[in-house]
Amino acid sequence: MPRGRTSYDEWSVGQLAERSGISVSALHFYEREGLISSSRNAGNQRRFARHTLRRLAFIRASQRVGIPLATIKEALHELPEGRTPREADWAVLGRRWRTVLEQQIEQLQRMREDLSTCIGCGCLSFQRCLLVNPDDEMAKEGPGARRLMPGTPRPEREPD
Amino acid sequence: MPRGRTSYDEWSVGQLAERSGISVSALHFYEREGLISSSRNAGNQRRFARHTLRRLAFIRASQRVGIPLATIKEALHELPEGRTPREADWAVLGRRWRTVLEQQIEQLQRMREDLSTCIGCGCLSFQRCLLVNPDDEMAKEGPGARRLMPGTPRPEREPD
DNA sequence: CTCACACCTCAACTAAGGTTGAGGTCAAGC
DNA sequence: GCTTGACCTCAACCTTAGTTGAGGTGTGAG
Repeated sequence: MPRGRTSYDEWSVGQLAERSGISVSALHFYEREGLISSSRNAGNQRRFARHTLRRLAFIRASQRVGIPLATIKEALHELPEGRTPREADWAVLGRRWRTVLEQQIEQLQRMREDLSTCIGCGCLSFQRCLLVNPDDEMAKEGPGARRLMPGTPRPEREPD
Repeated sequence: MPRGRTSYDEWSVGQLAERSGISVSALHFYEREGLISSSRNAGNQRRFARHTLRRLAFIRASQRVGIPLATIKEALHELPEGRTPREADWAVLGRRWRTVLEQQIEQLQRMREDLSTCIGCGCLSFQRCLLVNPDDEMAKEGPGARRLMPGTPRPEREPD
């Protein structure tokens, strides 16, 4: 039983949930987070424009690529404000995700190599293992490993 | 200034943090979670066996592969209890992670393909997009896609 | 008119992987 | 003998991506 007050171009949150397969609570959440928007009818109920479905498709697809919502939001805010986005607008974002995906693939492939010469052989060396010690600060200050992780500036004396 | 009470084989949590680059709070956390263990000295301070460093190397390397701590913990519990693990013991686990990595790479490569024919071209179609609609329930009961996500039961019409 | 169901808001809870802070102990150095 | 620094515990907080529940409103059908 459609609640009847919705037209071809205005969907209730329940209808949008039904059509997108995304839960009502997630749609509320996406609106709160600024990924989608809605107007309200006389009874304060949300009414979504039909093109919202396309945004949701983009959100879901992006999440599957591993993009965090905050980044998806930024990308969506690059879409034109005044008009409904065209295929070309979406394609720009799609190419960006493709680049991200390719970098991820390359990183995993490098890790697969590292794994072969690291845990794979059982050595698990702090000096040599690229997985454990990506920076490879090996042998800089006498014997013993220094750091496991990249980007940590100093031994972080933990002022505990 | 090493606090002096530690021997070659027994490290304080601070020394372990220093050598591994893992924060003291994370080491506490790993111990609480059962990934590493320690004994205590007379003053109730933790003393870690030297081989703990190797477990930490394994933990860090596994995390970089994307394995959750709970799974890493299970793997660590498969190591022999009585003796210090040998290279061969670690290698067994390493081969398992390699399989995981390869599956991840394959999945990302599939997604890259899907992206090319989906957002990449700008269509973002709920009917055709494998990223948006991985199950592809397309054309089962008349025109239109059914669901965005897997596992949700009812079909729906798709006027976009 | 009443029922039921869709909708509303707001707060609290979930999971993972920790971090931060309060309050207290222990041992070394001056 | 006091201070300092490393250590201890426990509880609360952080982020991400939402879910769950309480309590209240709206609306179409019978």
